[in-house]
Amino acid sequence: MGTKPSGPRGRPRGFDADEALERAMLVFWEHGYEGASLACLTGAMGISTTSMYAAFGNKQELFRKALDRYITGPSGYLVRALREPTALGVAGAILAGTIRNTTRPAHPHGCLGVQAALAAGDSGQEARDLLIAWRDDGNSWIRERFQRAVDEGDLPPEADPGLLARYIVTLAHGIAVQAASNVPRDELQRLADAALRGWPLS
Amino acid sequence: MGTKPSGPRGRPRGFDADEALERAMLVFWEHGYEGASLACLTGAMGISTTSMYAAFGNKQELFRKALDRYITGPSGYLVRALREPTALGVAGAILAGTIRNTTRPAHPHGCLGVQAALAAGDSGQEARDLLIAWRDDGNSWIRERFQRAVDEGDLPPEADPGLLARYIVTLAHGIAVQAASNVPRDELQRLADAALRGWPLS
DNA sequence: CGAATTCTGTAGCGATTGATGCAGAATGGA
DNA sequence: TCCATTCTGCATCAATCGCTACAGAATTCG
Repeated sequence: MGTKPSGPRGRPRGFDADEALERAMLVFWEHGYEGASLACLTGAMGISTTSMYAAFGNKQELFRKALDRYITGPSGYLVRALREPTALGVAGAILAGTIRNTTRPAHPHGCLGVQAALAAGDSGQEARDLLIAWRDDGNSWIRERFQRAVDEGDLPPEADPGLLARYIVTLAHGIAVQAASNVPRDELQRLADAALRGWPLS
Repeated sequence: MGTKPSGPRGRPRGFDADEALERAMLVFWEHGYEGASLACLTGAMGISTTSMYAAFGNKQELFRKALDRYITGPSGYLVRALREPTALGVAGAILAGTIRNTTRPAHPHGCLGVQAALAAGDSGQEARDLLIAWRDDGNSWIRERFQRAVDEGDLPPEADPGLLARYIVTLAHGIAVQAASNVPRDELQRLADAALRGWPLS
């Protein structure tokens, strides 16, 4: 008595929602939440405003979904980096991933999570708070990973996981700003290597 | 035969241009270039749009002048820090100044130079380029100061002034992002202290 | 005084903002 | 076939955007 696999009723979509969301993400990445107008977004997505509202709700929800896509896509290196076996490996992978992600030739420079809504007007406050929460999550995950490293003896017992996490996050966000200023990738990688030379901050 | 000290002709201004510019700077600082609407700006400045245009030109020129005021005012710690006697003193003063400036209780959190136009739409590209140029200037000044330190023997001859400058600038910009995320001042200061513990990056 | 000059307030400009109403087109189910 | 459902394109909405025209108010100069 299985339910019949009835297909979706009504007229089917004339576009690929996944690809449209990818394009929207890139626009938000490059121009920020408020800097990305509906006309700019729908133009890049290749659909009309009506289709966008039908498929994604409104601009804020579109941004939310674009951010989700960014987190699991271009920024997916973060959770992967947390699975590195050592704290130093985690730190190095985070910085290397940040540099790769923020200086991709075919992508906007910088990090969507940093530059899409650092400061905003009234309409962008929700997006700004969303990004603040995500950045805070990132710091917490790294801190907890470093705490585990202390518990496991990978980091010395006197190491401060919160301090080390804040150090890595600060470097990553700083790197994102440098990348948005068009600082070349190799210079950033040299910086990251040097910044981890004294790990774990004596 | 001195020229007569003729006062300004015409109706005098009904407001203090300096204080109005200060208010505008704070609005740009908090909301960014595009996020600061004319209504928001003139409201905070306490003048009408007509008076703003008569006194400052247009929104872009107002931003330029507000940025000048920011550079010599709240961000004046930078050039002062460059006059510290040692490279380590310079680095510490820059980070401490950044932390103080980006976490002032009565001011917007973060750094205007970082968050006012990291990403922008069409109308904000000029402001974005202006800030990129200023951030690049800051890096150059610090690099030259560290080069001098190498020449004077304050830094070891094998030290890389460009790398050290990029390290400090990256930390400062990262700190600005943390401050915009409401990370408390004392945590940032502990981070700065730790980040300079291995100076000059072994 | 009158003339010239400069600033202020109101009112409004054209353009763009995010968001919708509506009719028609395209599908599945009965 | 006919209906219900869903998507699309066109036109448009009210609000806000940055900006300005215009007339009057306030000053200096002659």
